[in-house]
Amino acid sequence: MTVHSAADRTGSGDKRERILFAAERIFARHGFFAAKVSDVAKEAGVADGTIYLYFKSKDDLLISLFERRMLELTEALQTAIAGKSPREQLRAFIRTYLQKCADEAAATEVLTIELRQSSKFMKEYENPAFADFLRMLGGIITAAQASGDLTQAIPAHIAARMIFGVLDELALAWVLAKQPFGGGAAGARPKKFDIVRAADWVITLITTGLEAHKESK
Amino acid sequence: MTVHSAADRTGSGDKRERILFAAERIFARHGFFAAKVSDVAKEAGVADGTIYLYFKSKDDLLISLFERRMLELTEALQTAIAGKSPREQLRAFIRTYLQKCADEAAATEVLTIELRQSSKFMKEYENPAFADFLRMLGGIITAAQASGDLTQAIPAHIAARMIFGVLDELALAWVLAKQPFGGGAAGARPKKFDIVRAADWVITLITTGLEAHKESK
Amino acid sequence: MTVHSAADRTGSGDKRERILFAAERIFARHGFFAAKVSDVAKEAGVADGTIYLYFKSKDDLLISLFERRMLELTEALQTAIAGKSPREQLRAFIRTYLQKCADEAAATEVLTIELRQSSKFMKEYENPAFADFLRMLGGIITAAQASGDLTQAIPAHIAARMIFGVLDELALAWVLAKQPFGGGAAGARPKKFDIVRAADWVITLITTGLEAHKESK
Amino acid sequence: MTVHSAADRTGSGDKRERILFAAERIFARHGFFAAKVSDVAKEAGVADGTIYLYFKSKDDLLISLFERRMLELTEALQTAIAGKSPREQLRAFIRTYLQKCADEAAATEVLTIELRQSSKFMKEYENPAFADFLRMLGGIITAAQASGDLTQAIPAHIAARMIFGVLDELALAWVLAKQPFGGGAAGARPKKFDIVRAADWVITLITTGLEAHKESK
DNA sequence: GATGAATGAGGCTTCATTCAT
DNA sequence: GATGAATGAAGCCTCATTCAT
Repeated sequence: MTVHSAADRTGSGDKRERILFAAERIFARHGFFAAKVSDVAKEAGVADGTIYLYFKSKDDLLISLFERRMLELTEALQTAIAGKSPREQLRAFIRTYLQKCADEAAATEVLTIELRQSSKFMKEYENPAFADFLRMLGGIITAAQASGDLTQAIPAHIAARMIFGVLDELALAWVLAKQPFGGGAAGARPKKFDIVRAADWVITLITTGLEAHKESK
Repeated sequence: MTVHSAADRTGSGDKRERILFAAERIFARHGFFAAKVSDVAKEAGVADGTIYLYFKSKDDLLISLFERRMLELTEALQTAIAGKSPREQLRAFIRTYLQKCADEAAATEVLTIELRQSSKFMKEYENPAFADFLRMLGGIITAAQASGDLTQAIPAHIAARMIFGVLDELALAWVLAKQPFGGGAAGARPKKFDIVRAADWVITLITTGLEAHKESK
Repeated sequence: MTVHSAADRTGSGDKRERILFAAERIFARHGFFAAKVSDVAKEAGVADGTIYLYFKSKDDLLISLFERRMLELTEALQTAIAGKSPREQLRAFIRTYLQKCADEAAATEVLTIELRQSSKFMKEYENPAFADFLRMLGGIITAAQASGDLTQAIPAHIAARMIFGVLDELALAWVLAKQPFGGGAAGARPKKFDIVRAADWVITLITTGLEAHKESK
Repeated sequence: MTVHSAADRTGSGDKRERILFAAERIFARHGFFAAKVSDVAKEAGVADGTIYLYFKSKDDLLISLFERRMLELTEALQTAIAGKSPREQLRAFIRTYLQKCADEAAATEVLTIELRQSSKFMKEYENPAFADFLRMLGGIITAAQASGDLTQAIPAHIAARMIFGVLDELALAWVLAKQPFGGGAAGARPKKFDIVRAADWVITLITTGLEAHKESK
């Protein structure tokens, strides 16, 4: 029977989810190309062939992972910005984004590192979920520019890209947490900085820039 | 080891360079993992085995490429900022970085996309050249903070990361140039924006932020 | 064992038949090795596992198909030759054989093409139904030789083989109907010739040979 | 260097030939589908990957084998019929064909059994070598019909098919040599009949048919 | 009996690397 | 140094078969 009660759905969806998150952990651990499908299967506790009941190919696994996480992220961001002024939306966007990164380290690692793979994923693959994400951020900026809160000196879609760059890079640095930051001796691996607190720094940069404002307020 | 004395540079150094730039083009075209060593050999006009006279492995080829380009970049940046005030150094840094990206599209593509590959390159590989790069940027910011030009609200090494994020993301967007930005019709692929002109936008963001300054000017 | 009593034939015998003929169509369409058991199941309108309630294996499906069709053929041939003289039996045999081929294209395709697969089917599998078939033809020839109608210059079992070769090859040519025969332009695919009419040609070949008989008639 | 002296050519061609004939033996032994590429490699004394330096795929190996043998056969036939009358050409054709089968048992097994595989080889693959073969035989018959030696009651291309059917079936029977012919007890495996001697039987069938000629000569 | 999700063994093929010339 | 034919390890994926429901 292919009829599933609500109870079954967790059972079946469960396996797909289990594979997806197993893949996320394995891809984060070894990198997409070095990861073996059979490792994902082992991590998920299923047979190798089972993966192909739920995903077309190893590539499809990565893309599905990406879309699944982007959807989750987009929903969280939508919720976070609902009913706010453009200014507040921008702050909420930044805070929520970094909070999600902090909550899901493996996902962050896969999204920030693996998905830059050019072939198949950034070039061939159209990546509509990411386009939506950028459009959402661009929309906030456009609204803020229209309301006079943000300068129009920078095109909204470029500004969106720049903000994403800041967030993405911080997420990457946080996830790897082994680059010698200025603070420590060369080669030392500083403790991970508090990425949620970093949200305030991003907001500062985005809104008032780095220039010292001796005279202001 | 792939260390070569100055003497090598005359005859075989030439071949080494040829292989390196052939690899850059091939990696940019197909992506590092999809690229075949034999394709690099064909592009360079040498036999497959010859590559292994100059490089330990395919990985070594990518790392060498990275180090070669980072060295070039660092030198260009050093030259650009020499003898300037911290404020001006920051501007010069941004302009020079984006100018180099514009000059060398294949190199930019490899550096921004391929080098995020976690395994071997961001995790296992220590990446001293990139650390130097960040340290250089961090040093400029620290100096600017010390001179009172920049706010101390953000740790210098974090600020360096954020600025790098902006630059890196713009370089990536420019290199791919196929994401539908908000400005055009859905699905349209806007012409590449002028990345050199984008330097001014980055400088605006970095120095005064996005906030509208109604009273200024 | 796939032996079923008469009782089975009412309900499940139906399903067995449905699977068998679905297999015939699928094997004819894709070839035995390329055909998937699940495709046979889909064509038959049953679940994959159901096939294994009626057949031991995919191989068993092909063998059952073969035996089923050979039995049918043998019965038709027996009926056709009953009560005739050896001479007439030979003609009836040839006509009936080709008529059956024309009636059941998918069966013909499977029998002529797939069953030559050596492993399992012509080597390992004893193939008693085919042996019976040849024995029947050989018996007709032996009788005709004994009655003085046919020459004894050729051993009966060899003659039987040769006649089968003629019939089998015509059936194959008819089923494929895409070999460029001498008659048409090179590369042209002639329409299927009338295989039933071909029976007369076979009878001519078998009885009087190809040699021109200037004095006869 | 890719320059090969005449001596080298045997060295290089040698390996291709070695693989080809190893494949022939392995395919004859296990059947094409059951045969593993690695078994062919082992039989040829090369590494698995080496096969792919000379052949595109496992399928290509079978097709190459087929074309190689058909070319050889066609050349032998051309030589055998050169300068003869149509009547004699037909006899020479039959004798040469069966002689070649006797000389190369493995080749005969692969050609008669494996090549009937529908998918890829009789349906998708155009099979020009076989078409040439049939055209050659058809040409002989047409000439013999024109000279009045053979009856025109049967279209030449159909007659060619029928003769090929006789030859092919005898070759198959000889190669398998396990079908219980009428002569022995059921299940017994008679010694292989002399296939070269069978040529006379074929000639008898083809020219004068099976009918007893009491009054003739 | 019927189902079809799950299994997992196994093979074709690729490609980084080697080494005899 | 340069070559490129040869190597062979390794992985993605398929699909016949099983078995819990």
